[in-house]
Amino acid sequence: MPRPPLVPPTRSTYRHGDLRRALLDAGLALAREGGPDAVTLREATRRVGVVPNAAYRHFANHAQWLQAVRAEALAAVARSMEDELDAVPPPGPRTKPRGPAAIAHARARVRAVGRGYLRYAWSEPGLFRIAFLRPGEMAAELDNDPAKAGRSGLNPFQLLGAALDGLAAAGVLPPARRAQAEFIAWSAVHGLALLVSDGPLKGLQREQAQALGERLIDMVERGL
Amino acid sequence: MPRPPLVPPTRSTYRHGDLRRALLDAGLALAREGGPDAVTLREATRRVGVVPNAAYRHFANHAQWLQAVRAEALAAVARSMEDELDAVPPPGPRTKPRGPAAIAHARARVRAVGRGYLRYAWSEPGLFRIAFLRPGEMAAELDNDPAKAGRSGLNPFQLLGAALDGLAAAGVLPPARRAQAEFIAWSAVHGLALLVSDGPLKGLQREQAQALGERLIDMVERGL
DNA sequence: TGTACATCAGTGAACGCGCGTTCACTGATGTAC
DNA sequence: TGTACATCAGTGAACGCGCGTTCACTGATGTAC
Repeated sequence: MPRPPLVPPTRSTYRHGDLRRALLDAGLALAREGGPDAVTLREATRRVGVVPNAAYRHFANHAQWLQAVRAEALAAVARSMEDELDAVPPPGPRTKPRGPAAIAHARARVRAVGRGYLRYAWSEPGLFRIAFLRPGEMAAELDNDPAKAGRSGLNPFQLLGAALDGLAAAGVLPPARRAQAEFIAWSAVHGLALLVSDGPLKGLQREQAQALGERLIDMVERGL
Repeated sequence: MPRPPLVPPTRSTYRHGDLRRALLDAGLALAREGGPDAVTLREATRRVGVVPNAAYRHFANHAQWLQAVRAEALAAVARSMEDELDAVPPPGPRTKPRGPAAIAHARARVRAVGRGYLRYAWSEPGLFRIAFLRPGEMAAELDNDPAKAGRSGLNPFQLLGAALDGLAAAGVLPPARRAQAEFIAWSAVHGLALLVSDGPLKGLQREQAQALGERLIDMVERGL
């Protein structure tokens, strides 16, 4: 495939300005378009209009750059989840902590978390895949790196945990079942995210996929 | 990393004998050891002790070879599921079609299917990953290619479908919920398979992973 | 049963590609006096 | 306010690597007579 005619490196200044930022953006764009394999330093520098080795002023090597790109993708997942959480109407001021309204609210938050995750996976499959790349380089998904967090300062895994805590606080999720519940819930939603975004269910209509998503979330809620 | 000292191509005959088969085996070995990225034609021919282009007598190109390797990996998944199915005690000869024993049996079969899938994903993560490779090349997971099937002639997806049919026949799964149920169940199990085999839960002890697996399958059964 | 010949599986050499990465450099920027 | 100089971001050229793939070849096998 012939390389598309690139915009020539239109840059009046010798210095770039913010090459680091530009390389991260280029990395995200590459992931969006072609998934993890497309995220190469050479193509990123090409797009930014800079010589390949210029990247080494800002990143020690390819792996470190990739890591930074992944962190941003992960933060975007978190933001998508937060968007859904924000759409959940807050509980009334006098809601009893374990009353039906509190329970409904906690449930709605868990659903929102799952929905936000799925929404991101389907609207940005390439970025989603790079966010959850194979773990040779992944090490800890669960650390506290702020680069992986959304507006709330929590990363996707922590957002799920918080939602489940809410369910436990409302008395719906008995403590014995609370333990490790994030792994169970995460698994279910993650699987569907992959099958539809990048797997055998790729062809599915958006609507059908969403319906499947709601059914799956139902199952998680009921089954947890 | 220096290439390990390969066994020199010990081959007395000029012809190889069954190069096609040997290349498939080498591909499977490469996937087992290094996952999808490690599955290269050059390394496979190197291992088999043959010149790189010899492969082109048996496969049109890299993609076609990879496809064949994937089909075999998929068949191995199916066999793992069948192994678990075989371990389910058959129902007594006079079991009523919708009686409690039939229900228990149908349930056990669904569980076995999930367990076999998880077992394979954890014992052979590299092969599992290549079996469910990204779908640019994947096209139809759900086709009837016998190369993807196990002893029963069914591929993993079809095995799951059959188990769910059994659940429906026993009257546990109402028809409205039977539709698309394979996607829901598959998602849940697939997600856990990935998270534990190759994802952030990789570090988990085998025992803990199995316990999670059982909990997840519980959830699916209850939630479907 | 023996020989001529067609078939075809594997060889040998080479190609072009894109990648990550290193080296010595040069031009722009900002700071000290 | 002006100049000398250190800093450092980007340049230019090149490296070695492993990959898939092509080409013309040669040696072994099996079939027709």
